Amino acid sequence: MDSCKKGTLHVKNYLGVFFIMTFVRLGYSAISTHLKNSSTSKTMTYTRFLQIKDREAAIHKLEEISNANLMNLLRLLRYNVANDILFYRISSKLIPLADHEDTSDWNYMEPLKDSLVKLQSFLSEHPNLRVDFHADHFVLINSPTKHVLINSIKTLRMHHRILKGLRIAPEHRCIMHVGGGYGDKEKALEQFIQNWALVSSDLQKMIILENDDKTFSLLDTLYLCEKLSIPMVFDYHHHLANHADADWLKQWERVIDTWQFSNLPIKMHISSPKSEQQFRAHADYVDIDMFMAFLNNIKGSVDQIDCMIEAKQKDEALFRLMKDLKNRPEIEIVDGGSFYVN
DNA sequence: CGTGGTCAAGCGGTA
DNA sequence: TACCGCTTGACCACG
Repeated sequence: MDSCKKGTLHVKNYLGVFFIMTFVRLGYSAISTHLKNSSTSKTMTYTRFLQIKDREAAIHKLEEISNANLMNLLRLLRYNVANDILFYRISSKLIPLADHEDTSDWNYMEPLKDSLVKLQSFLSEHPNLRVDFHADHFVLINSPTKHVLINSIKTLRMHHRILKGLRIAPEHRCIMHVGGGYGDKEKALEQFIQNWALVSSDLQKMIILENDDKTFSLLDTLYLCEKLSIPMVFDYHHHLANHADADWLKQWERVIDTWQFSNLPIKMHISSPKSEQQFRAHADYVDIDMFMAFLNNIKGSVDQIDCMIEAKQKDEALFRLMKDLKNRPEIEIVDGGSFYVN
């Protein structure tokens, strides 16, 4: 799918003066608070799996759940398009037990073919839709433990298979964190570089990295991204929670540069702290002042940026943010999910 | 029907 | 070394 090419510069003629504006799209992840019974993460735990005596029946149940998840994914994508939301993070729990050692003989993609064809068809009709994944926090490239690394690669392979199954070019579609600190951050960063060489190049190309809220800061993550040519996703909330130097703007050009070889627009994460006491936890909604402070700093630096909202109230947080943005003089609303910053 | 406990993963902190 | 908390959404047993 040839989607999300970087647009041309959005230049506006205003009283004979040219201003470069930044086009912003908002997105949300996995769940809609409005669309009822639309879970894409229905699951079966391994304990439940073992309780079903007939193994064939248990596998069949897994396939039913996976297909139901994919059909709800289609419903959600339709809902998103109807609401002008063209940026969406797909759940990593679409296929329960896909990577479990006890189901390694199960070809989980085969029974999903019909569902995948329906999704392919919808996605091909909407080439501007940007969808991606966020690997779970136990997917750890820099683990010093062999089986953790092997399981992580296995899980990344599943993400890659799903993207291929959806006929989406897998490049830069899967975000993840650097990993654990293991008591020595510098060593853990070098371990990432060591282990990176063990990851096949098609999986490498799928991955983008995000600064985290406890261990690997903007500077740490940039170090890896520049060294290994990985696009970096800046998480503003994580940066506030974890930094050696608070001044992120100094590094902004470097962040932009990590995307220079990508076909996708630069993206970032936006969320607000739940409270001063629970600073790292995500609030229900995004604080408009915090977001505007960010936008006013970066406007004009890129022609387009996609902002993933990580708020508890999901799509409702997106709608509320769009409503708040309407009152800001520097914002020019385009539709239900995108706007220009002047 | 609502709710607290359980599941799954691995890190991080404490004793 | 051993345990508990953290995180996430789903699901189950209980009342």
